[in-house]
Amino acid sequence: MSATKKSTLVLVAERAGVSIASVSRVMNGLPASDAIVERVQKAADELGYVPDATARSLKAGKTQQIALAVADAGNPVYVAMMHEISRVVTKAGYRLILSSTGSEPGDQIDLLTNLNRGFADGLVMSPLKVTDELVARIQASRLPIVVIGSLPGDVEIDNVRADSVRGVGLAVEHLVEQGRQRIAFVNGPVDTVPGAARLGGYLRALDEQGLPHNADAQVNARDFTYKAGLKAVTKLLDRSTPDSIVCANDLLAIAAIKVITARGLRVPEDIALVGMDDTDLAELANPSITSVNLGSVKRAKTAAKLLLRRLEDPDAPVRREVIQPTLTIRESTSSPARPAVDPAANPAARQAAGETAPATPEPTRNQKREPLL
Amino acid sequence: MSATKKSTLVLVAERAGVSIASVSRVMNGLPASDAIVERVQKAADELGYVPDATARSLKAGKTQQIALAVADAGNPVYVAMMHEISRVVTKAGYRLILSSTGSEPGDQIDLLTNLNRGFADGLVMSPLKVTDELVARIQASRLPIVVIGSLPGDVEIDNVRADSVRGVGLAVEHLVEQGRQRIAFVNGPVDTVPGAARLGGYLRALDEQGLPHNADAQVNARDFTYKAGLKAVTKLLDRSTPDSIVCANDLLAIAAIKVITARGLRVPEDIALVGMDDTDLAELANPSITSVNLGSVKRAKTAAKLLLRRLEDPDAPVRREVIQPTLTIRESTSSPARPAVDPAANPAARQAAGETAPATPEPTRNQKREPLL
DNA sequence: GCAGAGCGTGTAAACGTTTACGAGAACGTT
DNA sequence: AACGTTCTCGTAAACGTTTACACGCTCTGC
Repeated sequence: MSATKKSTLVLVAERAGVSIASVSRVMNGLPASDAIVERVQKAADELGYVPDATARSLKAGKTQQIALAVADAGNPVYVAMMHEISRVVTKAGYRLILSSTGSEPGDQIDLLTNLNRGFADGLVMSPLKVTDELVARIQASRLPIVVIGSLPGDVEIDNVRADSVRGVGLAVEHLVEQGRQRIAFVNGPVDTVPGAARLGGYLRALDEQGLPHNADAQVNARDFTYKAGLKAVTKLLDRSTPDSIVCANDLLAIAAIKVITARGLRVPEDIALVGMDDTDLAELANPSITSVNLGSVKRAKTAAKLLLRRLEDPDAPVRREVIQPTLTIRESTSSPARPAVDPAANPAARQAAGETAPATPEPTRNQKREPLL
Repeated sequence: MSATKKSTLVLVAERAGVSIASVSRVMNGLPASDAIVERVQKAADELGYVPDATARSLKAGKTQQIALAVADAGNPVYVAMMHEISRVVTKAGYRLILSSTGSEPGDQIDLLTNLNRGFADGLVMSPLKVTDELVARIQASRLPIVVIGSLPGDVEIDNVRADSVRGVGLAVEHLVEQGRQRIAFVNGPVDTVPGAARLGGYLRALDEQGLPHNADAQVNARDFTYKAGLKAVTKLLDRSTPDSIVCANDLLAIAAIKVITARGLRVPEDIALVGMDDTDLAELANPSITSVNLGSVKRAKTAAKLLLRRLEDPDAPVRREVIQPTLTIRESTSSPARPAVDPAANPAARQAAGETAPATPEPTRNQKREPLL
């Protein structure tokens, strides 16, 4: 630890024989005579001077930092979103602060008061549960906040969400096209935003396909994890015999594969499987999992850009974006004969966007309409 | 965006009719008369005052922020480490800044100069490749840095590493105990720190077990990813017929499962499989993967604690820790009859620590000895 | 030769805290 | 009643920048 003493503007100014203002100007590329520039450069180099970020922040009133709050940090979909946000904000010259909060709204509210300390210029958050108080606190925040995920009603908060209802619709339609009729649903907790939305989508899709609701074919895992998925799928198969399952995320789908194969059944021959989120896991699983791509990366990118936009224009109109889902078809719903695995080209994995017949009365293309749930 | 104007010490002081020093004292719980405390509390509450983090940082010379630099952000093992570090430093009152750098030493060096701007109080980094210049820059840094991963020779840098050599040894020993003789090795790039160490461990383990080296049984993936793994394993199986494979991480092992089953072979009956890192993926895979636990979470935790320790005592002696590996045995090396999957208790997954007969001449318990590679 | 413009540079204030210091009040001791 | 001690509180300086302002110089144009 050869701690070379920290050098400041003053030290550089003394060594160069100029004022601190001149040093500052040179460091920031503001106009200065060649003679001064040269002397300051030299002195700064010799001292290894780099301007202090904290002092700069205090003066400027900007930290060049953005905070990211995710509730369920174990879920790969949030990891992917985090990376994307990191990419976008880094490119714009911001640092990313990771604030993994608990899943309860209280934790997020704590974070919001903390935010007022001004350690970041803005916040991207993806709350699992949304309460009125949380919404109120977000609106009352002095700093710009972008929310990933659905918000109730018409609150004026920059926000970008997935169309989960349509997403589950894509999954069910696809299964029906494959000739499946007894379509079960493994959900996470329904008191979460995604849980509620996905349940709504499932019921609506059944209606649209003219399929009956069957309480035995629905089960809610305690949370969106693999472990909870094992329990839930076991329970499901103990009480019903579906020919296919839609899982509310890829972790649950992987758990389903595990339970199904352990019972000597085959995927997709005996039970076809669709996951959601289209994370890396869906590709890695064996068999690979057909998954609803809810545009997580795109949502993350959009959210980051919305925040950057608001940072440079605080008075911009509130934007509320909806990202349309697509379906990535893989082995878990493909024809019985599994294709040989060739790393160069996996013919089973392709993007099937809104190609399937639209089942909703109104087209889902209008990104500006109100949240469906 | 109901931007309540930002309130400062001065405003609170005016409203309370006291000096700013008194406000500061009350906010920090320093001794003050009851009357003053009450008036300040009231004024602060009414104004919704929270002290500004930036100003505080400038005055204190501490940001209460710690930076984390990981090269390979896609690898689940780094995600797990990140979460652990986040946990530890958050509990200690620090915020975590995520700096995903590229894998090249140049990127990390950029980060180091940036660090000198003082946006964080310290850094935890896990470089994939280590050059002399990088080491020099780390040593010259004004801020404390803890390195996760092996460093050359005896450089005086706080550091915590895994004993990869022993780790691969555990894997090979286990396979031999299961009666496997033709043990192949799927590695990542050997010009990386972990790649080099794991190759060394493999060769050494073969020697210790009296098994022949066989160039056809070794293959290096282009990087430590699933995709590269598919290619590498395909190549391996095209030119040799191992009865077991050690994979340098879990992603490569999952790729191996895919390729093996696609060829109509079974895991573990035809080819047994051992992964490394013991990430969630090993548990999720089907069959689940026996994996060498290189103590990633413990390494992360130790690194974070080392940094916190140095932050409070800059003159503490340099510490260089080695975390001992363990082996988590799962289905991919278990007896042919796969156990039924019961979420409540998975009998195949258990921790097998150093229980296997030690094969190294010297016991591996001494954590202070020089790096093996 | 001088007013005005234009440029380069320095002085000093400001960002919002923390804290050393000193002034005064309150209290106890002789 | 005088003195020392302790306690409370306010004044002001400091952290390392950026930048408004003013000053002095050179240059142009009459």
